[in-house]
Amino acid sequence: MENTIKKILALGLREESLPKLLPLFEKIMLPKGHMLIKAERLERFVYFIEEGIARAFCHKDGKEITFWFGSESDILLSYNSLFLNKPGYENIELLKSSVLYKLPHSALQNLYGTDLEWANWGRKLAESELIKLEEFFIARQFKTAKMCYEDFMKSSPDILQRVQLGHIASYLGISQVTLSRIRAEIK
Amino acid sequence: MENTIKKILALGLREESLPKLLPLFEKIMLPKGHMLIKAERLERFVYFIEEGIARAFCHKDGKEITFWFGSESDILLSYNSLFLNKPGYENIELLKSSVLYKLPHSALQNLYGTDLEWANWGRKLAESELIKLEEFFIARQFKTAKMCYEDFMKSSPDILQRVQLGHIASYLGISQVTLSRIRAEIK
DNA sequence: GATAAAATTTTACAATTGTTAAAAAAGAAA
DNA sequence: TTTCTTTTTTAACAATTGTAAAATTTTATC
Repeated sequence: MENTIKKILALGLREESLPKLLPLFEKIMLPKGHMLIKAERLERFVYFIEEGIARAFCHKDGKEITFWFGSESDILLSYNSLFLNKPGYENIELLKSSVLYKLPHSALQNLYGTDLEWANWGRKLAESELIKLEEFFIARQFKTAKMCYEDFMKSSPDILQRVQLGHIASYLGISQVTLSRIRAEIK
Repeated sequence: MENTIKKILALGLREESLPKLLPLFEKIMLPKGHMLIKAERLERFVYFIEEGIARAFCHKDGKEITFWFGSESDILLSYNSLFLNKPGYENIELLKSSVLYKLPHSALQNLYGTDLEWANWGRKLAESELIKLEEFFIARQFKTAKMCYEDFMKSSPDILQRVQLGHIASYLGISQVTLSRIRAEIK
């Protein structure tokens, strides 16, 4: 569970605190296409991606919008379910067959309520995601579709390789036709 | 300090825990146009807006991008400074003369490191901002400029009234000319 | 109230992007 | 391989949006 532990420690936890959580993990392997999390349902688990790739999407005005990609060392969860205990808008599907570590919300929430170090770990998790999202949001303001794609090529070359282009276009907020045009032009 | 306390309690703090923080607040009044936080500097304070309105902006490719508005009951801070202890990209200016409560980062950080309830308060602060930003981000994917403006009218009518249109156009990621066209059309 | 400064709207034109539909290419299954 | 399905690209056209510059309106200052 190398990638999973790397992720946990990167958020500033001391190694000595790991044993409080690790025994609660369940290792699971799931095939490509599996829907891990579905919208409008209260989800009861978070998943650490040990190996594999996933995307989160929701439905808006009949369209499917991809708003997140995760791969090795990322955590996969429904914000609404974990943070607010209510059903969310998130659908999360595996794009490749994957190895995950599964953890009940209740395990995290118990630690948050009783252990100062884990409460601060949870704080740093949310803070780091917040900064990442804000930077992505700002980076995209006033960019042309071409610039957005070039940024994506630089920041996420691995995802570009592993994910189909329709999902990437959706993630970038552009039509697939526009993405194709840009790719033809860049070559 | 009604609005400030309302904000703190809304994140799930028990009233009995307030005295640990309140004495450390300093009340300040500042005029319109005051730059509270400047980019490329390590900021040492967070501010609770008791009364007034502010915007955060950064510079990107020579352009000024407004990416946040805050008013009564919002907290005003540099994510990079508070979360990562490093200079940020955020500039924050007051758009009206304002009444604020000023708090040193060190006060919050001490509480996070010693008090379970406050550590969880900090976690919830980041989590709630994260959900808000993600929803805003998703809401904007594939929307026309007109839809973005209509959403903004609904969700932030007070800010629309109090902030000049150039800043709102920037926040929505559209040019001011486009915003003017939309407003002419809607009437 | 008069004047200057700042913010907003309008105009004209060019560039980017979306939509629909069809063609081509790539991948999966028999 | 051959066939079927899915994904990606291309084409044609329409709609949206940006840019630059000028005109108008609003706000601030004397």
